[in-house]
Amino acid sequence: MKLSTKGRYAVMAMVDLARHAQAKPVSLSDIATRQEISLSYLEQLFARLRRAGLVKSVRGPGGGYRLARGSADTRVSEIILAVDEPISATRCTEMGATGCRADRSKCLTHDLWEELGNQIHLFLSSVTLLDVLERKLAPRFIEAPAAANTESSMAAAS
Amino acid sequence: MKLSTKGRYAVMAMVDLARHAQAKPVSLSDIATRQEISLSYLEQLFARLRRAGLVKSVRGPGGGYRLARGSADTRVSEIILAVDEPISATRCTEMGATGCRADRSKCLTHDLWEELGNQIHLFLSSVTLLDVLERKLAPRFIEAPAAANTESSMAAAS
DNA sequence: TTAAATCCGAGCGACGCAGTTGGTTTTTCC
DNA sequence: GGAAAAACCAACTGCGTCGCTCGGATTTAA
Repeated sequence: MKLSTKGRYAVMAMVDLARHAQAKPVSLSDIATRQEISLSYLEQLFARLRRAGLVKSVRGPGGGYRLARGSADTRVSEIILAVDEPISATRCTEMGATGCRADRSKCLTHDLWEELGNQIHLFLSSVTLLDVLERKLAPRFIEAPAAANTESSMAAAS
Repeated sequence: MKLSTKGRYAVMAMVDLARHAQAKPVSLSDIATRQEISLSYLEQLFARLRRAGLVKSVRGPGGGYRLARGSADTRVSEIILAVDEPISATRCTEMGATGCRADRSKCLTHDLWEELGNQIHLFLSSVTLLDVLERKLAPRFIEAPAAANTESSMAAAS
């Protein structure tokens, strides 16, 4: 899960689209002026969003874009995954884990990045466009009472 | 909280340092060969880590680096914050929030990114170098029973 | 037929990343 | 004292991505 401003732009645009969704589709030039994003850049983002099945397009004058599903069924994680490059997997991260697990000393941090990716995905896929619109950013994750992690507790872990 | 491979390299090196910590300091060339990272690149990373007070250096032959604090007192979040550029705050994100809150329609996603940053920081600051070494990646975050977030629940939120 | 819109591809300037080069300083050991 | 091992330091480079522009083409409502 890559986190760049590119994904942010896409989410901003999609939230704008969800907000102004009515009978008529929403044109990119409207979104561009409202969100202050370059129109051509938006076109590129929406090309990816369309290919990912998140939006549907209506061509011709009066046309524009519509959410393919409802705003309550479109998750932020999907948007970011759609527009971001799948990251180059520079060393061992994210790939099949095999070929990295072999030499454990070299890749002690593998589990860490994997778990971090899980956390991010978990959070972003728990938020829908509707949630953002209605500002329901659920504090859905609760910190367990384990305050000091200097030692002790939770020793065995598979 | 930026997430690049740069931060990953730094954490890999720091974990390696913590793992091989003994009476003598650990030289960067040792870490470089073990982790397959360019020596000069490591030097640049450790220059930042030293400035951030995470490691201490010993010059001269037989010298190298030591953790400034213990491995149980060095958090992954600190390492990443030390080496990564503070990101250019391209539009509204991360800066003082003022000047963005003004026009709410433009920055509906502000809260989202802020909360995401919180989640990431919370996770990474809950993991110490010792945790990584001992593979205690505490599942410290528990998903609340809120399964379907299509609607309902948790309406009022300030 | 005009014009509004989506579509498409090529290219561009800037910036950070990962690494290289070529040093200098400090310090240990012979 | 000299050699060598290490940390230090600065500049530069190749590369990829980002955000964006330009110049179109296709579709379609009015």
